[in-house]
Amino acid sequence: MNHLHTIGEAAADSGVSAKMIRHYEKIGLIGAAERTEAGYRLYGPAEIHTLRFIRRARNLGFSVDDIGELLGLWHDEKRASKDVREVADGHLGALRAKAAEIHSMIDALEHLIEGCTNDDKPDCPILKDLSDDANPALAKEVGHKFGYQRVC
Amino acid sequence: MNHLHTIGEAAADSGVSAKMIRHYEKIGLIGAAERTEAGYRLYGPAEIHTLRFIRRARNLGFSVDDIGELLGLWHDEKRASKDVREVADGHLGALRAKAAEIHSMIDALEHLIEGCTNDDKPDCPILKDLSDDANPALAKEVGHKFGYQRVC
DNA sequence: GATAGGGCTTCCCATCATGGGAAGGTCAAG
DNA sequence: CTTGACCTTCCCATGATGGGAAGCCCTATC
Repeated sequence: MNHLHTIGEAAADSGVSAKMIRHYEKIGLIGAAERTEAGYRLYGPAEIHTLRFIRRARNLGFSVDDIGELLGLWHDEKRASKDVREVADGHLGALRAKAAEIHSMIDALEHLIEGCTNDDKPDCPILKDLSDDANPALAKEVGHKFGYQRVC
Repeated sequence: MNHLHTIGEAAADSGVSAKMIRHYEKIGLIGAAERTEAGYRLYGPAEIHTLRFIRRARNLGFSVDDIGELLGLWHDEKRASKDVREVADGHLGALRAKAAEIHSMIDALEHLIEGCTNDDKPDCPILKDLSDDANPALAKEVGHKFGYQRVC
């Protein structure tokens, strides 16, 4: 009666892979699914709606931790919009920082590439600069710390 | 006579952590270091120069695989600069793709945040859009695939 | 009714670069 | 001779995701 779906159907309907659905359940991002007698997971419309929410948030680059917070706020009738805003702002700041980092790499790399003759001769400013201990352009701390895949 | 350094000194001199120096040796990015009778690794100027090369390339976001290629070319007197250029261009393309991806996330997120009143009321367009199955803006495939930490 | 196949289950492993920490050996200074 | 700083190796964690194996379940076909 109440259209329940297997994990494969839920995956197809939500855009979240079956593998990730199980993973999200294991880490507690979503609750344990109902099961058939044989142990198959079952998903109703509400669960699939949640999975879609998760996929969209992931598309925006939110970490699973952030998404946990967003889901909590989503289900909280008494939430304050500023709490949602705070999560979003935090992530936006991280995205901007990462963009800045990548652009500084792009700029430096473009600069290196510029002088390369791109032929059969061995002389190459790219290698020269990479091996130049006195080169200040590449000495700066680019701080490749944060991010992992949260941003991808 | 020939100023050999322990791994800690090599780390301080090159900016590559001792942990990562051992790791690079294990995966074959650099050769096995000379050892004292007690088993301590020893590094001379040439090795430290290589470590600095590696650190600079990592600062530009090159993957360890790419750096392996660059090191090979660096030590190859008969290299063609176009081979170096190819590695650099490939990485530059990846950086640009990632920048584009992040900017599309930033744009979408800024758009969501825009309408948020940022107060104590529960109404929030961020959650509304994330939960809206019909929202096309967040449905697009953002392809968060490539990258891992290579770019960070 | 038996069998083939596709989907489901759990469990382990890999990615990629990096660090934390434990258990134990070495060395120089006090 | 002890202390503390350094070195060694080995294992584990991160973060999101997927691959693959071994085995169970269900349905359709012969």
